[in-house]
Amino acid sequence: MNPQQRTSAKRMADTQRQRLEAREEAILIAATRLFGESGVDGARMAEIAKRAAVAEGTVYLYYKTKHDLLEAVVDRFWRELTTGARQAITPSETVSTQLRELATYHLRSLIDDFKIVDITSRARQWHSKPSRELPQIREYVRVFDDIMQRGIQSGELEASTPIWQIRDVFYGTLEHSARTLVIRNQPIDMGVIDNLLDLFDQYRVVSLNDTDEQGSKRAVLQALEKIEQQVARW
Amino acid sequence: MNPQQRTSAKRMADTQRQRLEAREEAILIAATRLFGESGVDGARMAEIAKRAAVAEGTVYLYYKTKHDLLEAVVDRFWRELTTGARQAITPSETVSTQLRELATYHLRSLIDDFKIVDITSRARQWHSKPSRELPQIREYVRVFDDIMQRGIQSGELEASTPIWQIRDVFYGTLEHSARTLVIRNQPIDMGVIDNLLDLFDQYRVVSLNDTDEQGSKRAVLQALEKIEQQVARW
Amino acid sequence: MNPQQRTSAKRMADTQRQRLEAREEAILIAATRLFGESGVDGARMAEIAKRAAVAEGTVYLYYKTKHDLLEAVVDRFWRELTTGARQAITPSETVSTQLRELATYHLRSLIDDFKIVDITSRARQWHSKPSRELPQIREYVRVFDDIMQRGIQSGELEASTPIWQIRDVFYGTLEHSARTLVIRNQPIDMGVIDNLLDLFDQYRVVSLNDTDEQGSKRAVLQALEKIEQQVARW
Amino acid sequence: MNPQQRTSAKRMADTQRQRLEAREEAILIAATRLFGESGVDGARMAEIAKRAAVAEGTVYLYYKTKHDLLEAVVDRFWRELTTGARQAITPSETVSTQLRELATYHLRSLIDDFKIVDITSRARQWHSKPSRELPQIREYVRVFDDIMQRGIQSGELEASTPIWQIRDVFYGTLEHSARTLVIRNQPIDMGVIDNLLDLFDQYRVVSLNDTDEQGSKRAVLQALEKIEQQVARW
DNA sequence: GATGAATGAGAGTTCATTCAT
DNA sequence: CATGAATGAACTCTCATTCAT
Repeated sequence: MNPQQRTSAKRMADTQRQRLEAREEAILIAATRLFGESGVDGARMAEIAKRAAVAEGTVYLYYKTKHDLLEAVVDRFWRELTTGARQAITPSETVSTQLRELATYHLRSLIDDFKIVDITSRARQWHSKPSRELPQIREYVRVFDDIMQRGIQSGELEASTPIWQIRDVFYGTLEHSARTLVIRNQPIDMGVIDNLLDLFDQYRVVSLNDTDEQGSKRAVLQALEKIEQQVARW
Repeated sequence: MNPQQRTSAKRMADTQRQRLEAREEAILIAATRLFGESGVDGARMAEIAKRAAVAEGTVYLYYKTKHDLLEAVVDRFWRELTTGARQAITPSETVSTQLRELATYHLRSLIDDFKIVDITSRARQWHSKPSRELPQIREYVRVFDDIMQRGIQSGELEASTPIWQIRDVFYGTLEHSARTLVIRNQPIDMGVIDNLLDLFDQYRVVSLNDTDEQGSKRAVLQALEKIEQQVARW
Repeated sequence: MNPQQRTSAKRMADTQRQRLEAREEAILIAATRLFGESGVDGARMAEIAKRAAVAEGTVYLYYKTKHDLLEAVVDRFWRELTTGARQAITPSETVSTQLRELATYHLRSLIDDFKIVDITSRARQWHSKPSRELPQIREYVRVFDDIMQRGIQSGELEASTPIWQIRDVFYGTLEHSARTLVIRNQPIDMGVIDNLLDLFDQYRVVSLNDTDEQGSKRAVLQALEKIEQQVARW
Repeated sequence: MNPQQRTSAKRMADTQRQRLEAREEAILIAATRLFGESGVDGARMAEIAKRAAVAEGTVYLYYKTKHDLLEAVVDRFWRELTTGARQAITPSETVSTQLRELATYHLRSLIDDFKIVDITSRARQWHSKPSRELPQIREYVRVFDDIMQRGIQSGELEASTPIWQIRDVFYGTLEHSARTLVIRNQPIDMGVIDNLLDLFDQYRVVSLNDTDEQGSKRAVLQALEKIEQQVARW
């Protein structure tokens, strides 16, 4: 076999592999959509195959069972969410800004695909087996943790900030808000994020040196004004 | 027909009705448990009937379809949650205390039956129909809204408090925390509630007249101390 | 409830049970036929149900899986074969006569349903599990053993007769003959049985007192004649 | 084209053909084993291909369908059995010895591969078609017939010996014994063969000239002794 | 009203066979 | 010739729902 042929063969192998990956992707996308639309049990394998433009049996070449497919769908979703989140934040910015970026990205993603959250909990439990934590989700919440820890290290946040409790507030609020918005068929509302971030201000260390000097001063003044008012009632 | 007979007939009718209600209750309880254990699709009507100690066909005398049964289960759950919540709070107490009572009750209930939340979202959607808001849940969140509004009216809370946004924070955080605790098989953690309520302090109007005077003073002093520290860095 | 009603209810219960047994019987018969016609794997549950005039799901009320049904078919076949065999033989007759009766019955049964033998070996092995002896067949071969043992006890057969080896000859020959006859689509041939029983004559004790005196004498004379011929060649 | 090239081409063609035959052989062997292990329907073409170290599609280059492969397997088995049987017997020996040789060979082969018998009957019937006699088996039983006919021609056996009925006894007994031994997981038992051949003694012509003179005399004496005993009971 | 046997549409999955490479 | 990914018909089994008793 001469180099020419080898190259040709190699290119064909690449084409082949690309075709396989494209098919796998198509199946995954079709499954994600249909799971979202009809729920896991409501989605029929035949319909997934049809949407992915493959035969029914082909799906089983890539995923041994429906449950395997479900796990792949969930895995892919959270993996892509993690990738997207890391791209959405600007590490050089303040914690506040990064959290706003993350919150915006998260809320927008959930509104687009909020059913995946229900599906995720379906994937955690299959046939009465005990629930278990999914590693992809652990990876995803780490995006939040990283922002917070960088904030503590840079002195932007108080060292005593209870990260993992705030994390529940952060994700819990966004999920709940997303669900509310979707159910009411309302557009994304940044007010939710503003409000959420305001709550976190108390953990912020006010500093003249940070880039948000004006904000810090304003916060101090607001706090003083509030105290004045309250003391006035004494 | 003499009075004696009528009374007898009436008593029998009452007994009869009670039997019917007892049966309906048994079916509902059995369904709630099994839906929680196996999921809605995983739960078989035959098993529900068996646990309720009735025949399979009997279930259909009370609920026309499995979906009807599901709706009844969800309805009952949130109705009882509402009743329980109203009993759990003490309207004469401060907002803070009431929220703590509600949060504790809510978290405990979710940990016991957190799967009902997933089931609820399953009930919202049946056969690709669009999601819709369930009236029982509207009723339940009103418990929170009422506490907040009473707080505003009593001057305990600032009038500008964005109730419905805080509501998302409140329920969202508790739901998320409950899920985390259940998945990790951990016991209930009051720290979650402490942290959550701390976040809401900023909406609190400090007053010498309320029953939590000491707390108010302490809050003011803490705030001042914090400001001092930060000003010291200038 | 008065006796009249109880009787009525009891009779209804009996009717009900009879209907159930009739259905079970119908399914078993349909399965036996179709297994015979198409083989175990070739037979579709839908077709069995159709022939038994029940719905597909009904079959599964009586037999949990296709394998269960197969076992029931095999069990029934050998059970009925045993019953029929015991009825076919006349214990008061000579061993020779009883064996002839049994052989005739066996050969006739096998020709009618000889495929059940193949099916039986299919039932012995399911999904690569090791073969095992079926108790019903053990019971069936006991019919032969009993005849032989009674023959030994009555002095009709020599005590040293190797029963279990002859048993293999007896059943093996009949099975093989049945298969040959069926494959060639030939009618039952009693010559097979005559020849088989002749082979067993050597185990017979000749007695003046038994009912087959003439036969005994003839056997002796035949043996002597044969010896004469052979000695004549010396 | 010069001779050199032709030779080379021819040698390559031979190598090529050998490769093809080796492949065909490998497929056949793999199929035989798997059919034996899992049954015809239980054996998957993919597994056969895997064991034969060829691709799935390759099998279909040699055998158009699974049924074709089955027929080839059965054909090969009986052909090789016939070859082996003819090699196992010593035509110059007495009928008795030759039958012992054949019986031993047959029993041993069946114990090794007794499932092929079931498979054979599966091959006879495909999709409800009527059974038919396989020519390879006809060829195989001819080994027995030949021994017997040579025995008659040499005067060793009585001319009236009903060969085809004895044949059923011979093969039927051995098959049945083999199955019994395999099911009970017992080793080969020569007693089965001894007993079987004893039965055939009655067809033997006693001769002073054959190599088994002592045995003949003994047989006559035994027969006389037996007659004496029986006559003594008169 | 209560029962539970019966129903049958429909699900997930398998695998002999095909065919583009 | 050889490959193995792709096919899709056909299978067994499930279970919400019905209905005769």
